[in-house]
Amino acid sequence: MRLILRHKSSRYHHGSLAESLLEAVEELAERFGLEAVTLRGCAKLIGVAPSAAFKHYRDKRALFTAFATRALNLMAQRMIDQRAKAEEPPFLEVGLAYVSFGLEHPAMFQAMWRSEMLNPHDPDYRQASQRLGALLAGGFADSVPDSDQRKLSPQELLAWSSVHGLTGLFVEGALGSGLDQEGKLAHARATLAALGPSLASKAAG
Amino acid sequence: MRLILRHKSSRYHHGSLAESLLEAVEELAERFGLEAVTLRGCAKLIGVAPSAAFKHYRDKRALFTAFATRALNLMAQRMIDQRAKAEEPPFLEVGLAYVSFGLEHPAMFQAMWRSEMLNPHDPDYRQASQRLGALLAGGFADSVPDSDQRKLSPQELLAWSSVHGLTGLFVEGALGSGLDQEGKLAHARATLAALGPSLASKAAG
DNA sequence: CACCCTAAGTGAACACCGTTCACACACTGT
DNA sequence: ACAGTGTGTGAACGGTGTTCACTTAGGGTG
Repeated sequence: MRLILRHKSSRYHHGSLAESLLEAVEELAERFGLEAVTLRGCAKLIGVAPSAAFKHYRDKRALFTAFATRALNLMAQRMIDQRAKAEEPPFLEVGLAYVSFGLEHPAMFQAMWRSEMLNPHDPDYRQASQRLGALLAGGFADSVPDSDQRKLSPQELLAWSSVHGLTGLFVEGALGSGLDQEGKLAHARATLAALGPSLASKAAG
Repeated sequence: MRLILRHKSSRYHHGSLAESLLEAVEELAERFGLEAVTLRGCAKLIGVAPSAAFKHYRDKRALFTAFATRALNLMAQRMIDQRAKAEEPPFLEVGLAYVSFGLEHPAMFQAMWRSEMLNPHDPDYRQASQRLGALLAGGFADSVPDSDQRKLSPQELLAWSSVHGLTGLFVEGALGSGLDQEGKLAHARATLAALGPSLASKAAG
């Protein structure tokens, strides 16, 4: 990844610090783990004073919330793209996209849900996280209105829970610590396929 | 919770610092969130110098690993107890115990899986976390040998994933932020009940 | 073009954090 | 009585998030 270092040559003003900080968070999180990401570290990576960050984000939490929101949207986009291919049933396709994104970007996946480091009331964040649930709910992303989460049926909730839990167990290292990524994906496919019988009878909740 | 403060009156030696530190972690985590738990804070709560902690735990990570292990075992015990009541199908009973433990002790639940703050190679921790998966696998806790996790069938994996994911979504605040605990449990019951069809055909994986 | 206003940077300072180290104390066994 | 060992202390280190007074660059207005 290329980090935006400075606007032009070595000027006083950076030009796009807010964006650069997000990239720095991603870079450091993927390389050293989410817990190791530091405001000062991000600033140093970009080549800027630590205090500069506070001109763009109220505090570390705000920066992390923005990062999590970006991660959620990235994942959602990936799920939409994958559904378009539609080589398998929509739910399986979308669910596997969810899992494989988590496997490829574990730090991002952790950041999305690390509520203690986030501002869960942030409207952008809320909307992004709920959209993810909606995407999994039926594979009808475009036709889903901005529905309250309470309207998810038991089957839809089950689908989200399964995919989310499976990804979490992988990312947290509780599962498949001896498997490579392909092995984990194969496991995921088998596991989610087993959900079929439960999703078949899909009366509204 | 009563914290063990000192051995007798105000002696130099504490007597059971290792245990007291675990209790302090629990106290602070449940009150202010896991992220706010600090070695110095624990020490101060007990009334001891910060450096004293290092005589019992190699570092903060070791303390957190011990705390997570204790949480895992507490949860496992609760699942076993709940299964003994057996008013519902074993899986539902055990799964609901998993969820409700997470709802009652969110900080503990987060600590169990916060791999970056844990030592995942710790044998006690590994054993405890795998036992949890085995407990959910079929509701036959006593007859489950110390099986490798790779031997979990797709249905068993699905069961663990669903319960784990549902609990995570609640604890992380992505789900049911407007519901009280009973409401969440009702949702959980409905969701896990929907798993029935998938678990019925339980050929070995 | 000269001016000022403001957004966006700096650097020093603060309190707190995990961790280390030399040291002090008190119990234990001989 | 006394050494030895396990368990506590207190000061110190570098790193962290955050604040604050300050400087600077650049755009809009006269």
